[in-house]
Amino acid sequence: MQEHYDPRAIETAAQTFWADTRAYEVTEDPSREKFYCLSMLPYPSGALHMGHVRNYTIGDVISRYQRMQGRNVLQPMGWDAFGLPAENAAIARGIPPAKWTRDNIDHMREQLQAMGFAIDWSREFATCDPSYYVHEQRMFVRLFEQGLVYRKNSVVNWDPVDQTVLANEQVVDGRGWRSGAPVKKREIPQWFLKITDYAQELLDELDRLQGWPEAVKTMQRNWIGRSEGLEIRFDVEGAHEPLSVFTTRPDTLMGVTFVSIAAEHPLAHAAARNNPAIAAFVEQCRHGGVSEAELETQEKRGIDTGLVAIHPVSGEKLPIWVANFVLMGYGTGAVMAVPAHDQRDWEFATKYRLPKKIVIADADTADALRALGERAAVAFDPMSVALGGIAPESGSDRVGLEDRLTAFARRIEQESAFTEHGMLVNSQDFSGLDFDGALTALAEKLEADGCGARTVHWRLRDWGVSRQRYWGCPIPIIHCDRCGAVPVPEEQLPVVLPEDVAFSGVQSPLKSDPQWRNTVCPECGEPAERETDTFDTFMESSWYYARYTSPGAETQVDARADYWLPVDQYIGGIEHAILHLLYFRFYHKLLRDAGLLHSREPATNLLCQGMVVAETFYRDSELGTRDSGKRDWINPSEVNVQRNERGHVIGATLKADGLPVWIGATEKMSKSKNNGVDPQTMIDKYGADTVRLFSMFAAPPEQSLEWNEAGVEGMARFLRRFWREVTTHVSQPDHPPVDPAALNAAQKTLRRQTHETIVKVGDDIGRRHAFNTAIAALMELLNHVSKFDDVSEQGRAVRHEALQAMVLLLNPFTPHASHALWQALGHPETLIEDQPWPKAEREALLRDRVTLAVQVNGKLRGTIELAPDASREEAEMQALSEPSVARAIAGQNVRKVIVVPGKIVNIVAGEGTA
RNA sequence: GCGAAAGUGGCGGAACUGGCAGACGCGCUGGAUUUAGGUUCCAGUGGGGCAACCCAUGCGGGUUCGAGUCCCGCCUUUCGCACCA
Repeated sequence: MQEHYDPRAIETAAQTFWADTRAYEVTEDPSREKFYCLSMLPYPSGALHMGHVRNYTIGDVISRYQRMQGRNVLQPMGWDAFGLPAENAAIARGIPPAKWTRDNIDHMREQLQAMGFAIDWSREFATCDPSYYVHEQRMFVRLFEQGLVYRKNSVVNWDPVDQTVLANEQVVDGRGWRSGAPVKKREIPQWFLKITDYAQELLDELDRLQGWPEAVKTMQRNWIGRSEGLEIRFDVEGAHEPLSVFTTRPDTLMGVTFVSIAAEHPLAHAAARNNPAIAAFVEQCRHGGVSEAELETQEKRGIDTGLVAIHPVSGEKLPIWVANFVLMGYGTGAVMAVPAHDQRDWEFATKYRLPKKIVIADADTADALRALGERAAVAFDPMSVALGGIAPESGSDRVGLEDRLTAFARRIEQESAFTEHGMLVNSQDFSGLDFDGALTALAEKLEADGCGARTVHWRLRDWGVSRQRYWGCPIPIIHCDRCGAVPVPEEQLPVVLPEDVAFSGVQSPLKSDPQWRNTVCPECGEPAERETDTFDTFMESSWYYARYTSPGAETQVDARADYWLPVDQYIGGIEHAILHLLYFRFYHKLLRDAGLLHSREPATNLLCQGMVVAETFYRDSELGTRDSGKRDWINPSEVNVQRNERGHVIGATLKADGLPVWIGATEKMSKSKNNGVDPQTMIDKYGADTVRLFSMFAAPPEQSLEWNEAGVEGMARFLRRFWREVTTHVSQPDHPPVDPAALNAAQKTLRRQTHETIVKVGDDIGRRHAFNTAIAALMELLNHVSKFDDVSEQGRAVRHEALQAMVLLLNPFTPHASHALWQALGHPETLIEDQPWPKAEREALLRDRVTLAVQVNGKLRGTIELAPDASREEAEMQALSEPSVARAIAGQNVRKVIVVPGKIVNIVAGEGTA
């Protein structure tokens, strides 16, 4: 074998072997347990980035580990090929999006292969293949026929200069990213999928997803946002239609002092018609983008419409305000405002000097009212602290009680709303009730009066799938003047996206291509037009996992899907915690309800990996004409970092000129900060195994990973040492098998360390996904092996056992090196995943002595060594006789001794006795 | 604004169920080997005192024999917010 570790040669050899033997192509085999390991498919942006490397290495480690457990492992790969960047690239370089995308795919496939991932490439596809998206179009047509698809107006970002719809990403500080023009909201008709029909199931099944991170499930629960409450109708003076609001706090109903509506609400439009000020305000609300973050962070503003709503219980007249923070897309587009008990209403009311009416008392106020007697709680009006006519039951502390009431009222008037549940006050017949009592009583009254009902409300909105873009899957609809929107008949699918187009970026080539657009209505045969919008790319990424199981199937998936699904391990970025993962779960249920699948959920275990970050370096732009704070970002590879004699970083210089550069924050790798590290450069320099090893070692998978080239060197060093250790070992004469009875103490120790490592690495990979500590354990074992210089027969036997275990345990991380070293250890060239995972022997794990820490009053004072089966009394006695312990307790009484077997002895000493 | 996470040596991180804080790696210091080396090997490395010991896991409280870990309150950073993928 090679004496020196030469990654290039061994990686090429291993990859050739895998390709020649089609090592990772799999088929369904009901006699074997399957394992479907899936990483989120990449967007083909041009080249692999470190986020991909990390994601796919995690998947590959798990796949290879599971295969070594004897499972039938499927690890597929494909391309999320539609999307906005292809259009941007097309504009910038004049290449059609399809060509740009396919060239990128070819390049990135090679890069993935160079990383040595155990992928079944026979199942590969790109989502821009008509043979893929035809099934998506068929599904859409089916859903249309089932009534799960509908069309309605919704708001988009409109660039008035470029005359185009902008994605939220393309709106920067309220302006179009290319034109720089202020963005406006615009309503256009769009297609929606009724995901809300599945809201309850999507919520309920989260409880069953034991293998998903709690954080993701919590975020999904909050996103779905089930809330129970009342829908309450307020009559509007002079209007035919009542104004509907939803509230989860019906107990505060008697504290409503006005009603807020969204600027897009029909009543707002009505009010704007005869009032220029309102019209101007509504028009102003159209400025800016549509993202929720933008809407929620803008300054709260409003205007009185002059319209009047009638309180359904008290009959009071309430002003109706247009408020820019009420969202038309959420609920009814109107909310009842209770400034005393809702913080946002409180702020709005304070700003516009609208009244606050206290109707909920905190515990202290409720106590004070009870002390003042039954009637006080009912009649108490905290705003005026009107206690006139109420005689206190015990007169002496009346003033004190009144002070407490006043303090509560003042707090709400001046500081903030009281938003907790409490006792109802100042609420007519409902005073004195608690939240639940008020909910029941009000629901009954409003239902009886026909102006309200209990209802369940969802935060989740239906999925808008229309995009006004070219590079996407065409929505299979034909618009006919007579028949309306008609789905494209099954036999005419797919509606193929023309790929050979000139793309300017201003208008979709679909709109400007009459030949493609014009067709005939499938129902009446008259001339009609195709829908020119395309699908949201989440449509493609919501079901790709199922297609991998059924390559070439005539239908969307076939019977093979039930063998492989659900996915056993899904891996991807935490940024997908809500949207993608919710659509993914939803689509699975659509496939199930179409009878194509028979499982409830698409994936049983989910791992969300953190992002890859790196240091940033910069210089201030000299001669900058505008902002003096402008920075030129410098790639980490062009910089030398200086340290002092203690290893502290004291500065950095540019390699090119030796002059200083500034050190910025450690941030996510990005083009804008120029801190990206190219995986290809790393592979060329160190080899794929080293890159894989570092990306698994530097941080646990869920955390962010800081790319640091010195750390990569460390991994290369480890592999070189390991290589050398095996090389040296195999150059020695043959040895007999390990004879446990014949081992000396040092041999026993190394053997124990080997078997402890087997236990730890298996647990770390299989159960904990703590790849970093698995690798650390293997490094420790290598340190033990290199210190073990026993060349006797049993010494060589024990070393062989250690090295052989290491080759197998390292295989998921460094499959190329393990492939070569397995042969070096005397095995023929085989697929190492067909070797069984090493098993720890119980007897090899036994210890002669165990170490216990001894504390006095919780502070470490020494350690003691004991037989593993020593009694509590022995441990206590030995601890007390330890000199450092005796010193620490001198002059004090031992009051208590706590012994935790195998771990610790804590002596509680002090004055007094036990 | 709302929702979800994370804060431990000079750095990345370890400590899994409340039980010896800092495994492993990087960096740094000293030494050895080598014609040379951005090679390899050996030793040391949280801070203070340089001894006994004291201090230390974002900040402030609390529970406990014992807290990085549990509870309460703050601060900072990151992710998501429905047209980026």
